[in-house]
Amino acid sequence: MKIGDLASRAGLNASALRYYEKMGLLASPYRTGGQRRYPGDALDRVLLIRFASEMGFTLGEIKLFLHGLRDNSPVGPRWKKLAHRKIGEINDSIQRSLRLKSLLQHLLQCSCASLQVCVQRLSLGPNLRQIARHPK
Amino acid sequence: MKIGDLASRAGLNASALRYYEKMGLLASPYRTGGQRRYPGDALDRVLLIRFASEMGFTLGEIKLFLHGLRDNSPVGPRWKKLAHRKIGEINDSIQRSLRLKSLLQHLLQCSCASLQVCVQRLSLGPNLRQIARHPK
DNA sequence: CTAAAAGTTAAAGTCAGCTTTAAGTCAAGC
DNA sequence: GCTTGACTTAAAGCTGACTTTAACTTTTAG
Repeated sequence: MKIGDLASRAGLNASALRYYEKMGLLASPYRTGGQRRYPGDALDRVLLIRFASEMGFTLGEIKLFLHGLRDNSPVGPRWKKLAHRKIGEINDSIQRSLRLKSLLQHLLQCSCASLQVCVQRLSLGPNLRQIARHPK
Repeated sequence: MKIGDLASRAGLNASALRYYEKMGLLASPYRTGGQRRYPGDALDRVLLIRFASEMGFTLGEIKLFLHGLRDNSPVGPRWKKLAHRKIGEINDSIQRSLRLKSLLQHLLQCSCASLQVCVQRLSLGPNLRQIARHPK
């Protein structure tokens, strides 16, 4: 399979595949006249990378858990640990989002004389501080 | 107030304040010997910017709704429109996070022979596609 | 008066995850 | 055999919100 084929099957640009290779997520494949020729199972690997990436893992994390992963190894403890951590991060993110949302909804309904006053009031409460603790 | 004082009171670096000024979010203040001297109410303005930034607005959006905002104007329709849009984005983000979370939880529990197999199965379902539609 | 602390500027650097560009090489169809 | 499209590389560019650096000036404390 040429890089363009693999890319279109995986739903990525060829440049992304080269980037993954450079970053150590994808092995350097056999080459014909300098051009990459991928075996059929490369698609699985790329889809797995894409999947993990869409799950919110960074490429660094993906590299970490792909390293040492053999073709038919079961979902291992290394992976589970990462998954647990990521679930925690997702929960935090959801909590922050919910706080932001309720603050915005308050601002839409409130009867403060001005945005300045309204925000000042909120700032005195615990809300800003709670949000500020997880800046992003 | 010198820039360092304002910065420490607002919980930012001085460089961030200069950056806000360059980006048009903060007016260029009176200067003594080339150095910025801020009036007391500059703190309110900066806190408002910081607040909005923590609410998930980009500096571009904040500039948009600060422009035309007078000191004691009420929370206006321009602001409300932005807030509604942002609430929608937050909802989308929460939905995606919840999907990611349940997928991760499935992976932790499932009895697929390998990560490859498990992910392949999931990929055939609607989940990956739903996530993929909102990449990031 | 002097030394250190804090201020000034423009420009470059940072992070991630790629994409784009430039200049060139290879492969496939006619 | 020639054109065209796909491929190759290294390096630069992109986004956003800043920070850092370098070289310099001003203010402040002792």
